[in-house]
Amino acid sequence: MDIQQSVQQAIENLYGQEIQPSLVQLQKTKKEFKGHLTLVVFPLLKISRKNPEQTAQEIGEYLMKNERIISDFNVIKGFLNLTISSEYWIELLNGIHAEKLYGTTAPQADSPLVMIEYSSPNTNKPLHLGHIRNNLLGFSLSEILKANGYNVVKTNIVNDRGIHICKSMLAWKKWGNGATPESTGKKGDHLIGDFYVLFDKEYKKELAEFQSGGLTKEEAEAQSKLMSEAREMLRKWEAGDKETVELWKMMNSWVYAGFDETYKALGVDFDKIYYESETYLEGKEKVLEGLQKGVFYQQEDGSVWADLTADGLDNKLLLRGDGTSVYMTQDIGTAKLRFDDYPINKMVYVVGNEQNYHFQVLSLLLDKLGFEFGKGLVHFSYGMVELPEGKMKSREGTVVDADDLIAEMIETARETSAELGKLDGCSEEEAQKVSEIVGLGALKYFILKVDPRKNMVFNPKESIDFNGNTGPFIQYTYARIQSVLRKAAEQGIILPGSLPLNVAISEKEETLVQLIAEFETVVKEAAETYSPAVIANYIYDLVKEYNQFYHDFSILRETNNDLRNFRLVLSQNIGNVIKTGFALLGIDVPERM
RNA sequence: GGUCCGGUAGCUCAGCUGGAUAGAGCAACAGCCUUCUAAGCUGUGGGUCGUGGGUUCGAAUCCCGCCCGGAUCACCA
Repeated sequence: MDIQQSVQQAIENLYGQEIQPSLVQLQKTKKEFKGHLTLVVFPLLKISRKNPEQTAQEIGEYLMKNERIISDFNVIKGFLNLTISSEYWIELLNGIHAEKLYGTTAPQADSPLVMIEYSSPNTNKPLHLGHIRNNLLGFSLSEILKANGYNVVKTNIVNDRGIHICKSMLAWKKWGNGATPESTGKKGDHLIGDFYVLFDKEYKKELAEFQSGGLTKEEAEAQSKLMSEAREMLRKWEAGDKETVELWKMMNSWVYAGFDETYKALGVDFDKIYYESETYLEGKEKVLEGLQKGVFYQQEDGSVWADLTADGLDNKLLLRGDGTSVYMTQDIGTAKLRFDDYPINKMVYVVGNEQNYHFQVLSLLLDKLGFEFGKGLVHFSYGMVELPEGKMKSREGTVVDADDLIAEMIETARETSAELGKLDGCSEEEAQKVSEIVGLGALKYFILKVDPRKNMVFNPKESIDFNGNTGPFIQYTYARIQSVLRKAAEQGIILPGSLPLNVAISEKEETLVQLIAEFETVVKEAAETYSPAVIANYIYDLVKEYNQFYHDFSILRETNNDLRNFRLVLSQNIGNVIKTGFALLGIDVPERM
């Protein structure tokens, strides 16, 4: 039964006229007042033609008399606090307990298809903290949309071509002595990253030599031998030179093996991976097509441009004078291939907010080229991750490496757990598993609980402090609930499928049922706002509320069987909501810790 | 300079489709382990919600100006 509708109906009956649903403003009662729901009566004053207190009083009395589910009310200023009967809450819990959907809807064959692009790494260096935020957001968003009944295709566009790759290749060729991941014991992506750094180091050395010889920085750059070798390599690659392509393939395969390890550790995956080396030519074709149709224009040097001044933007280059592609061209090509492959209804790009302009332009260009989805594409834009000591800068070596961070989180989780004696009696295997779940839970939750749009500060120290609003705190609560349920089962207690309605439950317990019921709304909101943070913060609220009561519950020592069963069912469902919610965030939950 | 985003407690963040005395955590201080897991719970102190106007019965929330911070405006990706 819908309380909102009941109250509206009651008000209409009371005053003998129809009213807009927006006038019935029901919200959760604030903690410090008695009641579950509060009706804000200010909007109704015009209809009642009385002052706020009188109006609230009158509506309250009418509801008490005519609505079975309202068991009490009180009036404070213009606020009518309604207490809903215990039977209603027990009935509600029974419904949730029987359905076990927790706000989720399974996708159907004919549900809309959403494609989500996330991660999008370069193949010349390992993943870092910024990628972690990207990956976690992208994966979580996918899970949230799935839970709302969409068909989701997770995709990754790998930037596997360009001058940056050639730098690593060149350095490997010059100074690598045939090093491989096997021979060095390094992860493939780290090995390649090291060569990229080595190139940069040697390049700078070269520049410094030129500059000390009296050249300006620009002149030195123009004369760099290393850079021109790298460019030559790119030309060879584009021309399909066999040796260069073989080297490229080999080194990329090392990087992919390294990325796969990181993705696996993070618990993210993809349904379909695209490579820019396979899409950039498609984009060129599409742009030339647009040129023929007169959507774009060409300058004397042969370069192709889009005029976006009518849309309040600038002119945008799409093909260089020599006919080669730029970033935008590749994204057009990738989009084309994707829509050839899938009947996509909506495209979501999880990309940092430094590319807001790029996606604004991409949306317009795709639209001009006749892609239906162009206008409606979503750039899921997120802010930078900074460190307490300032921005991450690769030059200053302040980049937080993803693999290092993950390893550090797991290690710290293990140390803390061991210190607290939580691992006593665990096998090595169990200890490792718990450490992984907790360490990664800490990292994921810390990042996902923040509004994606905001720049955030990642404090490694704080994130591995397992107190407060953290993943481990929530996981711990879940583990305790499982422990209670285990012990109940050991005592031979079998949970009923449905609870009797006449159990005398406390106000706190009613509040918890109310919170569980709210989860459904939260899951929808998370999908609408594209924000996992909504779910994270909700779960924390729920867990905090539950924890406060946990100490008073004495669930297993309760002598009234009906009340004990109610508390067990309540706990079990809260556990399930935590598990479901964390699954939407891509976070695992331990059975014991 | 144009455009976009942000500014809430010492720190990290919620709250933003307008509603009651602005909430958590961390840090500080004071309590609670014969108890279903103390990675917990309870309490105390801590705020010109960047700023000035406007709309409204009511503004952290909506509108306008300004200040501060970030991003972007490349024949880089």
